[in-house]
Amino acid sequence: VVDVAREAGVSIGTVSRVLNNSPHPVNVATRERVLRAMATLDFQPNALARGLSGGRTQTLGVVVHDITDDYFNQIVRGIDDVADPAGYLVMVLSSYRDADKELDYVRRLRGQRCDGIIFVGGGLQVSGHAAKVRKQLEAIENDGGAVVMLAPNDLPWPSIVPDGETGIRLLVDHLVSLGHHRFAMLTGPAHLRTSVDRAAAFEAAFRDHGIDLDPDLVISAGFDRARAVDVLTELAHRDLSFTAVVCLNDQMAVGCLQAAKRLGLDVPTDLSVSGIDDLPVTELLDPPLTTVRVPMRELGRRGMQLLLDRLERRDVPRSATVPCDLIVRRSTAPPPPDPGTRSLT
Amino acid sequence: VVDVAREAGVSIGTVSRVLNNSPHPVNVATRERVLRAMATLDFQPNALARGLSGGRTQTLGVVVHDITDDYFNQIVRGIDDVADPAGYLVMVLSSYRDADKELDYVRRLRGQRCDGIIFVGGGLQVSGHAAKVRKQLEAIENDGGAVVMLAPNDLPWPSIVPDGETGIRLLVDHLVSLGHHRFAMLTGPAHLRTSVDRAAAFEAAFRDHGIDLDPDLVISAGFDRARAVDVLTELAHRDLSFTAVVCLNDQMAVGCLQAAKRLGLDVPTDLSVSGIDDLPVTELLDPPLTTVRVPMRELGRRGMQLLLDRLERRDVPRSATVPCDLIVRRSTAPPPPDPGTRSLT
DNA sequence: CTGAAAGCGCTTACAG
DNA sequence: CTGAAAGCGCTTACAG
Repeated sequence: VVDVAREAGVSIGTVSRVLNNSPHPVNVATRERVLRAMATLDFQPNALARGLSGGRTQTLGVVVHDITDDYFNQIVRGIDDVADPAGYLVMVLSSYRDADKELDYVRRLRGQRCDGIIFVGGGLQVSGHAAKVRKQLEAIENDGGAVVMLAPNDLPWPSIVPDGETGIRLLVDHLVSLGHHRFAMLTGPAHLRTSVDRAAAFEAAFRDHGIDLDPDLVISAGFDRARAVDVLTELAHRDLSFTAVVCLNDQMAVGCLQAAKRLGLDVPTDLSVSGIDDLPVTELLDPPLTTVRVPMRELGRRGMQLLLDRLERRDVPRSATVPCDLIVRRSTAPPPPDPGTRSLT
Repeated sequence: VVDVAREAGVSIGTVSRVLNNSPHPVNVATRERVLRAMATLDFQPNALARGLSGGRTQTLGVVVHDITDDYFNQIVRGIDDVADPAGYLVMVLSSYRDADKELDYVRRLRGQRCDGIIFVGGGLQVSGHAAKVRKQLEAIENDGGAVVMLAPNDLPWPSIVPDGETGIRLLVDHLVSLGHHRFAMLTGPAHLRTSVDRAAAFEAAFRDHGIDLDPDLVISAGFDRARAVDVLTELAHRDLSFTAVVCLNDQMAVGCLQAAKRLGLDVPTDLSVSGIDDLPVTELLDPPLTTVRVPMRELGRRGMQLLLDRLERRDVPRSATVPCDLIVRRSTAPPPPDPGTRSLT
């Protein structure tokens, strides 16, 4: 600012006032001169200094599990959709589901004096972790930062989460009405809240149809495609009594499609496969995947809007959900008339 | 620091010295006391203040085209692989190929006083744009920031770029040796350097085999999957003389696979399809895609390493490349014996 | 409407 | 080895 002040022949206070469009009155001619000086010097204010002297940093922190995962980068895209016009720069941090790393990131975000934090990760059910993260986030709020959550977890901040339950119920209705009654289920990491919640929703929905899952047919594949290939292959060789496999995310469903192909099982004729999320890739597959659609980008947009509301101290609901629809594609069909005759290659 | 200083009963200067592991000597007992005080207070230094008072910000800016594009998020992952252990926080900005937006981001990154910038985007051949970006980046370097490039463009900074040419030559050899001699080519946006370079490499490789591309069979689909579906469909109805379509990126190749399926053309029996990049999705497709592999994550790692070298004022080469291999999967095969008999559904 | 001055939370010569 | 003090580039009461 000092250069600009000299160039325009005014004090640095005045420069700062026009820079910030401050409510403090500035003579229009003076303002003009300052603006011109800023343009000639291609002046770019030091964001650190601005942030330090009481102002906002116009900076946001977003904590996710994995930026290469379409689930998360679609959410980030949605956040971007509204953060960018609002003038915020976004810092995305991937914990890769490591609790220590996640905690460390939140701590550093505190040091960065971000105006706000969008917590999309979390749900890591590691003993003591939630409490530690909570302490850091509270410290951030005490320093004037706002925090919101975009995933189910045990933290007491305003949140928007996908309403997976309704979609899962629709999916189960769909499968049962096709005639399936013996299911396998592929779950995610045991310590992940998302996996636990989705599994519970499936179990409740099945129970409503008088179906109990056989514990032997409920197996974790860690939300991972490659592991799902192995898990389904191994399971099919051991016990092929099930006619549909429900996966708690799309990645694993993709793995099941691959495994079925290798096993010589036709999807959906011999086996129905379903996922959750509706990643962009699912409609490119053969067959396209029946899944529960989580509107990721929309979730991101709404989350950022919520953060904006909090930053501007508007009242916000403690929690809200975005609806998840059932998307029926071609990976589900009635079970084969005589499942016992299916054989593997 | 003032709280820590009080708690430990020392001056703030001393606190700062142990915080920074400064070369300035500190009595080991005093250091111990300070460390303990920091722990009890859960002290997190203000990064803005540190950055402002001459220190580094431990912050990096990465400019990409689109974070939801696997090409870019794999690169970001690679950057993360080495930036994180080195203690840098990464700010990823997506221009969505908008030159003004890209320029604005670079300008704001300047304001943030990032220690370094990794420019993965760019290559936007918009009149005057390169010069403006260059001016901003020069300003950043003048303020002590380091800049590196991870994509071909007209900017004079140390760079690492994929050596697409070699891979493309291998691909053309492969196709020609299968017996193809009439090709269609799907290109990207005309103003994108990446597209222009790849097209030139193909043309050179074809020429070496005495093949000239028919300009009517060279069409832009903007690097976009959905547009590739339309473009190939339209083209096939107009002129089905070609037996192989080479796409300048994988996204468009995926679109071609979809279009071929709808047109009733079997890939690879009726038509060979190839891409470039080797996105994670390509091996999940039906058929899996023959493509030129750009080692994206490796590119990110090497780029970040290069930046680290520059930050520590080591000598670095002005430019380097990462090799790109040909990955032959099942979307390419000899042309049909009598291409004229192929018909569309 | 304009300017001079204090202060944000650190780092780093400079004295001792 | 330790501390007091200047300074980083801004913002914002406070005077005028």
